[in-house]
Amino acid sequence: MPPQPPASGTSAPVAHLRVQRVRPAYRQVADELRTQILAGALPAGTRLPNEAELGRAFGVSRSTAREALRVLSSQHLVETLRGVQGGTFVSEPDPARVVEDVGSALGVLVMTPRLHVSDLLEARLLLEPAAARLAAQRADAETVEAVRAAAAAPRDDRDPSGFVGHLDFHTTLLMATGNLMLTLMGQPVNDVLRTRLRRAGVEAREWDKVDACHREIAEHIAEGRAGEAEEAMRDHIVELRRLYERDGFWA
Amino acid sequence: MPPQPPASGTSAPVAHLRVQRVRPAYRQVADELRTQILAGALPAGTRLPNEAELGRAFGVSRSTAREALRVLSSQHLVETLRGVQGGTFVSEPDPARVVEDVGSALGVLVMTPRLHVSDLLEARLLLEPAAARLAAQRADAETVEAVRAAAAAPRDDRDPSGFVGHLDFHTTLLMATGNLMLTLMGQPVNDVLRTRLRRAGVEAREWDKVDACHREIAEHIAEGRAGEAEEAMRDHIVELRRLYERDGFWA
DNA sequence: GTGGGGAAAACGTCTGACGTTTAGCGTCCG
DNA sequence: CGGACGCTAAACGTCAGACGTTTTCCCCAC
Repeated sequence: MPPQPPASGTSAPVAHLRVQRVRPAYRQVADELRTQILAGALPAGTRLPNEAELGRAFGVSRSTAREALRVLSSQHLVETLRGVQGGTFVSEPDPARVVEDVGSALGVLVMTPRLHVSDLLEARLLLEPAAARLAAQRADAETVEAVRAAAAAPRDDRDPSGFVGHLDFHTTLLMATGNLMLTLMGQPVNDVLRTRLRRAGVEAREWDKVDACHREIAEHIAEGRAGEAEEAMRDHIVELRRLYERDGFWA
Repeated sequence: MPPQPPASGTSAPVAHLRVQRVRPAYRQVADELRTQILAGALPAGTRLPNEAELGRAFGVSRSTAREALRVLSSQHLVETLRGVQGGTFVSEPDPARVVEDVGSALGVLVMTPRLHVSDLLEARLLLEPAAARLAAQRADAETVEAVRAAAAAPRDDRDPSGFVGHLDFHTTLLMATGNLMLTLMGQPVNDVLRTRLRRAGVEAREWDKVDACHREIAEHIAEGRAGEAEEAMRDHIVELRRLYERDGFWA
């Protein structure tokens, strides 16, 4: 909310209701298109009319139509290509994009007093052990191999997620549950935590310990030992929390 | 991704990498401003220069600056007001906005084969019992009263979340944990589920049962019986899952 | 057959103008 | 003296038209 006007003279009755008298045209157009996309009337891949035609269709100018498209495109509902055969297309839903957006939003919230890093750590403590259990119960051979690979992958000190195809262990584990929702909830948290921990003074010896934990958990999962996997992951997260609390909190 | 051009003649090598040669100016401006906002250089409430000046500052026209602002505003990073004393202001981070956005994104994903309603139900089964436990451990008198009120609130058949101040029981419970992150993860799931269940044929007798569960859980929380609260919530969610599986899945 | 050079379609950007909203202030009348 | 009315100015909202840029496709020359 924008800054309240400095409480000028007259007592504002209850709450400064700042209603928007009329929604701007670009907003109306964007809302209408969004509704149609969400309702499935415009399936992914559909090519919208070009900007000039779109404007005519809604009775607005091309500039206004363009602003509406910018809104939708920044919400990843459409994307725009240039050149002949270019145009605006309805996007395929993309979980990775959602993870990114949520992570970004969390990054903003975590700077406020409303959301504390300890809240993220608590959520993680709730999520990841359960994920480890599910992964142990469900992972097929290929998934097990991916988890093992992630646990064994060499750690790059400077740039996390450096090599192509090298995913973070925790990310891999969330995906190994086969439940995309768990990834969607857990991954943004991990991303924020990793960002905050970056270049906190953590010694190599401690990273070795972390890697050992990862390998142990991976083995539990490979052998289908759900209970042990869950317990080991809980210990691991608790240990990590200690690290974060020491170095990362107000970094 | 836009529809692949229909595999014309030549075999595309590995993956149709559609790189963006140059990022449009409006995108560069938006990215630059976003960076500054996220870095804290432009605290919430800051008033940006007017559109014309902003354009001059970046060496672009006012239209381009406007498109950049539309991008940021649709991401809830800024908001614009009209009139004298109007302008573009850096937004206060708003958890409710985040919940909305995530819910909307989930609504899209849940239409794909990647994310199934059963995944949401599983995530909920993981989250809410734990939330009930935490609430029982932590809730102060005021919070307990809110939870009781939410459990006792009359159910409006037609419009859920009808009365002002009447929040859904599950929402209230998530907030009662005192951990905003749990609300951020759980609430969008609940929103999507509620949307899908709407006007599925659920009988009044079943709703009565649901309400009874809610009251029981509320009492456990009021009395600080963490284990019982968790267990009761688990049973409740399992029961609800049966409801969803019967009526809501492909509604 | 093959390579290169238009041509065309669509987005990207600019310019300038005018409409619309809203807070604030001055004026006028009671 | 005070309050209501109405004007003004700042900023966003919208429009119209023009031109540049990117990219694909196709035709033509070699």
